[in-house]
Amino acid sequence: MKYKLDRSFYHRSTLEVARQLLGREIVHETASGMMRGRIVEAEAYIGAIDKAAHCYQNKRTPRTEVMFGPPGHAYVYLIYGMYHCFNIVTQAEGEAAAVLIRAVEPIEGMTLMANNRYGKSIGDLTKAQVKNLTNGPGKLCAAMGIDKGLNGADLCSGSFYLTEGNDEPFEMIISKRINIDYAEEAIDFPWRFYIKDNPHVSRT
DNA sequence: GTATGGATTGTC
DNA sequence: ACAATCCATACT
Repeated sequence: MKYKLDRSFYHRSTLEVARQLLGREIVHETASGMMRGRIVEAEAYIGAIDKAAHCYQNKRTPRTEVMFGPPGHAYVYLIYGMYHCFNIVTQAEGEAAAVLIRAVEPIEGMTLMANNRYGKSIGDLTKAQVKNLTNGPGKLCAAMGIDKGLNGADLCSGSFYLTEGNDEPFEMIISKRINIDYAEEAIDFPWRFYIKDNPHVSRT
């Protein structure tokens, strides 16, 4: 068994947590089975200074409330009325910030993921469908059964959590974040991190 | 109550 | 290039 990441892992600067999350695994144990995905892409959002963040200027609303709470909890929201995005709350309680998980590499439970995404077993997927299984924030949520029911969930206990990764080495790429055209100067913040040459990254 | 638009995805 | 789709938020 891999070691479950504890509260102290998340209780650090958001940029540090975002970098450290690469290569770690998201685990979701459901009634239908277990799914595991290796994080290959993540973005930092820091309310105090970041116009791209929902909690910019520490804007406290029912939706952003969980980001003001203690680190190591899930922030899950609905985007475009159709897709969910999974974030991990970071930093101390009272400091609104989170890391958006943008892509994972399927490790375990691919059949379940295929069923969640396409209603088909893994062997019946086209090559394109296999490639698109978890290579985006909305896609990985659909595949791994992550929805608003998990908003606020404590990732340090229960059946939805993160673990250490394997020893596979990788090179990290840093870039601007995706789809935040409205965020003015924050558009250029280099707060996106992904694993170089990994085929499950959303885009390069 | 009404209006606006999005940390996306799939299709055209 | 654009529609889908609905909730959170801001404003009246």
